[in-house]
Parts: sequence; structure tokens; C-alpha cells
Amino acid sequence: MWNTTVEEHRRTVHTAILDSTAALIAEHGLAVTMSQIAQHTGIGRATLYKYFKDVEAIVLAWHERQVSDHLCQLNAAIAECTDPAERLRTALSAYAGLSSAGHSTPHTGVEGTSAVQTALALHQAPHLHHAQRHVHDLLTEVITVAADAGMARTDVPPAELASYCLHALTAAAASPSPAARDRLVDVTLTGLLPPAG
Amino acid sequence: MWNTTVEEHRRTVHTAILDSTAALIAEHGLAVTMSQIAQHTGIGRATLYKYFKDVEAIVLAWHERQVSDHLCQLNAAIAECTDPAERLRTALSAYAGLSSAGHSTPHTGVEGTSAVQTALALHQAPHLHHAQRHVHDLLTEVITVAADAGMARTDVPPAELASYCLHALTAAAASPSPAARDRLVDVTLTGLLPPAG
DNA sequence: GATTTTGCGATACAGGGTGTCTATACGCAA
DNA sequence: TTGCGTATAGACACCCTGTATCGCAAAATC
Repeated sequence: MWNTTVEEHRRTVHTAILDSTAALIAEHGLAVTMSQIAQHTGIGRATLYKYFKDVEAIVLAWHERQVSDHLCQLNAAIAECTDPAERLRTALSAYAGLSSAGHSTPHTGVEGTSAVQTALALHQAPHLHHAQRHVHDLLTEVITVAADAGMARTDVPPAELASYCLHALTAAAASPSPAARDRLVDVTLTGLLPPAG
Repeated sequence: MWNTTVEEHRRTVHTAILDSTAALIAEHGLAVTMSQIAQHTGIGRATLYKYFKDVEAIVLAWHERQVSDHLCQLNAAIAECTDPAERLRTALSAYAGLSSAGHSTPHTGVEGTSAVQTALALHQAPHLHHAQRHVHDLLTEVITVAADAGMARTDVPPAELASYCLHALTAAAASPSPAARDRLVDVTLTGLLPPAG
């Protein structure tokens, strides 16, 4: 496992731990032990404690990495869009796809993140995790731009609208059908429209 | 603790276990042990195993009871309404209030159920729990009636709309402000309207 | 190339949670 | 009152945890 330098080795082990944890969670659920993670990663159990304090820290780090990836994909998806309305729809559609991504590819060990996210939220309810907050901020910005262009309602704070979207789109995890996902995005998008009359 | 008959005693202990578990979860999060539950309930740890197989079974039973109560409150709330549109708004508003109920009254030990619900969903993803499905069915029926009356869109299956509502309204847990909750209900309700044009 | 530094694996230990077995005490029916 | 079913608590072995320690290998430095 020793590649070149020390720091790179630590980075390799770090990601290997996160990958192993993801695979174990996908197989056995949230009831993962430090022993299982160490054994699956191929390192000593005591060594694992040099990298992470406990299981929760590992799961949290893994979730953080997942959401960071989602954030990058979201940024990439809306980068090409110039029209505020299209940017908004693209963002929602991309997030809906990410929400249901885990269920379609269980082999990769990428479970749905929403369950873990809310499970962890019990302990750290007050402040959302960094990456998750970044996603919220990104969507808030997109909605604000759309609202300035008259494409979204202004009687509700954009931050609340973003929270509404993020929660509503998690329903995409229940139905992996792409058509259903499109319908969900459409319905969610309708909720953002200014009240008629 | 022995009241009258045996069966009633078992029922008393059963509810006492669920109450203790709720209190412990509200205080320590999901990391609850059988030992803690037994000690807090005032019974032997081995006795606890006669009532429930493991912690997950207890949490699941508690969640089932919570959702059942929610279902009753929903039914009571919409019972007085005759107009389909008002029935729909009342149902959504009531559910939004229930979603954020736990955070305002931590003393009662009634934590927010959404986090536990999705955390448990990791293990039993395919089939929702009985009571939760009942809530979904109830909302589906309300939406169907509203759609028949022309108050809701018909291009999306009512079941999907119900799922959309249930997920979107869980955003109410983030902001305990009643005004924000009303805005959320309004936005969610807008998503149910038929597409303009 | 030798020395120092650092990371790593293995082992051992105490503390606590888990699951099960068994003996005791009590309600209940005959 | 006697026997049966049942609830209950104590006890046992097992596993996980968190930490401390030791020896080894490899990197970093001189």
C-alpha cells in the first residue's frame, strides 16, 4: 500500500477507510464496528484509531465526501446554463438524480446519503455539515437569481425555498424511475412559481 | 408496577419501555443501549429481552406508535372539513405541525420522528412501516379527491404527489417558526396546482 | 550510507454492552 | 391448597471499545 511519500500514503489509507466503510454500510446498515472497518480495509484496528476517533467520525467524513462530490456535480451541471430558469431546473433535476443515485448502484457501495444525513442530524442538529450547507447555499443563490428574473416567488425567503426543494427532492429516492423523477422535479418547480393572481 | 391482571401489566410495561426509549433518544440521540433502556424503565435487562428482540425493534415500535398518533391527529384535523381544497390545506398544515412538534417540546421526550424514520429506512427500505404507509394512503386519498374537484393536477399520480408533500413538509422541522411553516405549506400546496396554461 | 524520525501492526488490558441460561417469585386456574 | 404458566433478576461467556505498549519497517535527514 506504500506508494511514494508519507502524506500520499496517509491520503490513500484515508480514502480506503472511507470506501470500506461505505461498502460495509451498504451491506450491514449503520451498525458498523471499528473492527469490521479495520479488517475490511486491511489495517490494524489500533491504526484505525490513528485516523479517526470513532465510527461516527468515519461515517461523517464519508458523508461529507459524498456531499462534496454532489456539490461538484451540481456546479458542473449548472455551469453551462445561462438562463436563470433553465439553471434552476437543471439544478433541481441534477439533485433529484443524486438523491436516488445510491439505490440504482448498490454494487459501488454508495448508499443513499439522505438516511445517513438525517440520522447524523439527530446529534448535530443545530448546524448542518459544511458540504450540505454549501449545497443549500448554492441552491439559495440559484433561486435568488431566478427570483430576481421574475421566475420564482419573492414572498418567501430564498433560503426557505431552497430547504423546501432539498427536502421535496429526497422523495426521488423512493422511486428510481426517471419519468417519476422528472415529474417530481416538475411538481417541485411549480411550488417555486409566484402565486397566481 | 403490578396493577391488576397479567395482560394489563404487560401492556403497562410495554408502554413504559417505549416512553423510556423516547426520553433516552431525546437526550442521547440514537445511540441507546438495552442497558440504559432497562435501567431507565426500572426493569431488569434480561426482562427487556422478553419484550423486544433488540434496540432497533424498540425504536421501531416507538416510531410506529408516534406515527399512529400522527395519523389519528390528521384524521381528526380533516374530519371537520368538507371542501376538498380546505381539506387538503388542513392536512398539509397539520402534518407540517407534526413534523416540527418534537423540537418545540423536548421535555416530553418526543423527538422529531423524521430522522429516526429515515435512519430505520436504511434497513427496511423496500416496505415502509405500516403506520407511515397509512399516512401516505390518507394523503393520497385527500389529494385524489382534490384532483377530482379540479383543485390539484392530474398529470402526476396522486401517490407521487403525496410522497412529494410528505418529504417537502419535513423541511418544517428545520424552522420551528409558525410563519415559516405556513409559508412552507403554501409553497408545497402550490406545487400541487395544475400547470398553468 | 548511517541515524533519526515516523508510521504501522500486534498484543494486552480494563470497561461496558450483548445475548442466553437458570433459578426464584408471583399470578392464575383447578 | 396445589400445580402450572409466566414474569423477573442474577450470572455467565462473548464481542466491541479505547488505550497503552513494544518491535519492525520505511521514510526523511544529514
